[in-house]
Amino acid sequence: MAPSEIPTRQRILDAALDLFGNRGVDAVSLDEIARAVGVRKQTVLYWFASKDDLVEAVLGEAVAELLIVVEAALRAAPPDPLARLDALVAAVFRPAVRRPALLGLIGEIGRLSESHAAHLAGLLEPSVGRAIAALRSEMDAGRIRRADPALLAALIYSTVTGLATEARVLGAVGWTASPSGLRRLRSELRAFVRAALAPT
Amino acid sequence: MAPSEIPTRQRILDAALDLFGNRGVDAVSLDEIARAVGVRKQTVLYWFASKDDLVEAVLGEAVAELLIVVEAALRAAPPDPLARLDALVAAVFRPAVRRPALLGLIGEIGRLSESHAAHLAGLLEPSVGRAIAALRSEMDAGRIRRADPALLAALIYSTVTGLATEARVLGAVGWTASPSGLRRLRSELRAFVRAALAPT
DNA sequence: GCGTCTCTTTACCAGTTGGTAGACACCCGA
DNA sequence: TCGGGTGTCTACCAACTGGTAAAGAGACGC
Repeated sequence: MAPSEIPTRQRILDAALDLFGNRGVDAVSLDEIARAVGVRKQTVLYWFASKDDLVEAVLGEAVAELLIVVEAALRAAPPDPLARLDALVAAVFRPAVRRPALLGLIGEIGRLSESHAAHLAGLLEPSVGRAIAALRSEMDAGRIRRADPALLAALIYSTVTGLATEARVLGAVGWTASPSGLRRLRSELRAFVRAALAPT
Repeated sequence: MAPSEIPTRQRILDAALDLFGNRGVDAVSLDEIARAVGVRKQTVLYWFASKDDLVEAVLGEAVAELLIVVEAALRAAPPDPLARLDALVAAVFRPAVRRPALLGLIGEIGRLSESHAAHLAGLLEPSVGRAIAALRSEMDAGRIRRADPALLAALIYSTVTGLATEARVLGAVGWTASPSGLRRLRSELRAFVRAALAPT
């Protein structure tokens, strides 16, 4: 552990998150993760009893990390619903750019085993429930367009994360990841979501 | 070839599309594809010189299939831009429901090798270019909200396919895949995209 | 000095992977 | 009747997979 101050376990989690998120869980071997950390495969298996355990831990960390960022941004945001939406977009956007693997991994969830998916659903459930309740009350107050609040939440989610993760798609329409490109993308995303929710 | 009228090569492509789309390219072995077709792995390798070749062929077919459906729907749609959008949503939605692997595979593109991604970008380019041009001219005519047409196209894309593919996300908000659930989902998706594009 | 606890290692293993080599069966035109 | 395709097969292979067993290495209190 001497060469670095970060403990091995954490370094394994970090490396695994990047590799899993970028290339998919099944495409990454324990050997590869170990190599990235600078350690032998058996050290990985010392900290995580199996690859499955590692996947679960990585997913839990990724979700927790994202939830913390988002919840903090929402707590700091003004009460106006559209402004809160802007805050949400910005909060998801920052990690998406700085660490694309994080959202990539969230996107992986769909093809994981039932038990992993259920575990994650449990982690997400409180936040999702709160978001849906907030959307519903804003609808009742006439501040956003009336719609099915649960499906609306899913739509916002898929728009924001889908765009943030699929940089390839953006490349296909001539977008580049320069700082100005990022600003442009974020402002378009804001305008899009705002318009989609504005009361009729 | 006797037992079935569909030639082996096509049956391999079909099976591979389903498996790749549902579980990811790296997670599916040639043996598994062969088993699904009812043939030995070496027969797969007879028709496609390598797994990479097979991946390329499957992706090409998936993209072509989707483009045909979408282009046909758009040709049949009325000139009104929002109505055309409805047609687009419906066109993407149908295969997404009937054959979820198809869109799943498209979502896989992001993690493929550069050469595959470039190949697909080439296939998609004409349609994307046309879509962007159409959006721009509708903006000029004041029939949809003014925005960066290329990024707007990417946003629409990520909203529609993201939602259609991530059934797991929908499960997390209490949605179920019943016929009535599907109708509800499609109409919410329509309303969302319509609102996001409506002129201010 | 001695055991013990934590961490990382080397040495294996059985199963699976993508891929090669070559044989076998069948059909069809000469 | 024969020869050459065409398509599928059996038999292999080296490399890699996740995982087990057990042996150090170093720090710590005694």
